[in-house]
Amino acid sequence: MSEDAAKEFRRPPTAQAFVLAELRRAIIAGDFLPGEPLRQNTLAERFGVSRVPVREAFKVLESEGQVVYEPHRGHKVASLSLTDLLEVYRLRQLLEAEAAQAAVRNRSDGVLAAMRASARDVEAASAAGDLLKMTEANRRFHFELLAAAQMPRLERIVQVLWDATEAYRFVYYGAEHNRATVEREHAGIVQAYADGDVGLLVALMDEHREHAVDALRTFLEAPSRP
Amino acid sequence: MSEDAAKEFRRPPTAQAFVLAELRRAIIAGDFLPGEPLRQNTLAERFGVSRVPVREAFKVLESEGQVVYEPHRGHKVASLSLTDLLEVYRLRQLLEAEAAQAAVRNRSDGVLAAMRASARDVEAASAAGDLLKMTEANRRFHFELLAAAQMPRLERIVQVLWDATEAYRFVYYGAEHNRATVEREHAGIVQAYADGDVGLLVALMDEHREHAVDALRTFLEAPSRP
DNA sequence: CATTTGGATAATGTATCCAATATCACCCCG
DNA sequence: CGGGGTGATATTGGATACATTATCCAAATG
Repeated sequence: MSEDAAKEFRRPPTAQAFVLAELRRAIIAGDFLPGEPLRQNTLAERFGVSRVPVREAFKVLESEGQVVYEPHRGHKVASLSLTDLLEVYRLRQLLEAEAAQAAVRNRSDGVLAAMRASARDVEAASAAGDLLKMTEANRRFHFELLAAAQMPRLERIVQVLWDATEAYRFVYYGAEHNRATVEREHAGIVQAYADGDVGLLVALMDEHREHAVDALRTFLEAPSRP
Repeated sequence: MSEDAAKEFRRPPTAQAFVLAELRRAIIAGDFLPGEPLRQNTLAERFGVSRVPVREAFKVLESEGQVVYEPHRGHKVASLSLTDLLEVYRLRQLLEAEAAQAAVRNRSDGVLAAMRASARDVEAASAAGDLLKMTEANRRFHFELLAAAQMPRLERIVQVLWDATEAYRFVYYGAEHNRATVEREHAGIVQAYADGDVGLLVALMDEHREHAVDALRTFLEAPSRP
């Protein structure tokens, strides 16, 4: 018998986990407009569950800042102002610099290989014009490094910050020359990590982030945006 | 039908907010041992509510890292290892340095007065031997400065990190000479803020934190502790 | 004797029902 | 014509009932 197939017994995920994952995906994909109220009944029907798991998923998203909540008035999707975006990226700068140092301290070939593989996935998805896959691979790329830092709280915080702006990554990747920039910068980051050059690594990551912020700044400063 | 818990039942707008606040207080006060399972039924009875608001409060605490969760196995109180404690304080160091700089940039007399008032409250509670009030006033003191930074996400992150170690603050304050150290250091921090000396302010805050870590390190390194 | 298997028990997960609150259209009154 | 109450309705909050899953122990099996 093929034992590893049987060993990987996969239990059906709970409904709340399913709803949570779907809500995350929907928010990231922009299915809801910022500020749009999230009705428990509507979403429960849409997912084929009762309102209870929906409410519990709301609580998680609320404490992550993805949705805002007022008692007896319900939840609505949070909207990011330019100020919010700048704060998120500033915090990421601080935390990812720390993570980069720790990651270089416990540098491993496994992490390096995983980063290279994810970087290739980004390029492939970019070439194929699949922005969703590109954001996924891009996330994997960056969190390989963050996980290598072995600082679980830091990793979790950056995850939440990351998710808060995931919707804007589609915008950034929409332009071909932005995608080219991303791919080029990833290569530099991989090389700096391989060389164990912490100073360069942090500098390149800062630059990488700064390019995204600059592009999004003009987008968010455009009129008729919340 | 909980005794005094039921008395204040309707003070917060919703039961879940009440349960959440009570659970926070109980965890901080050490009513539960680390790793102890939190039974929904037990707590629902204790607070005089049904299991629904209890579960929603669990979801919030879970995403803050105060409790850990496994599907169909329930929630239990998270326990901090020494490594965890060091990570929390390292992250606070990074984030609070950033907050101090921003707070000095928008320095205001109102914040200064509030910090002085909270510092006095700390001293009064310390003199009275009321450790609970002392931790409350201490928290106010530090978050006056953090709020002045006008970075809501940073403030929220530090709040979560702060809460994760609140239980140990009782331990630290247990020794009289630690309390004296805290009061002295608060005075220095206030002065540095009043002078607008960012470098000194950050240095003093680092030192303040480091003293707590040193004291707790020996406590956590003692055998027979998780 | 170690292992496992079956079921009893207790806990969690979900659905449904009821209560409390906000929203809003409408009417009354100034 | 405008402002403020007032009830109908929709939505959220909470309680209860039911379903699913884990845990534990005892008996059967080798």
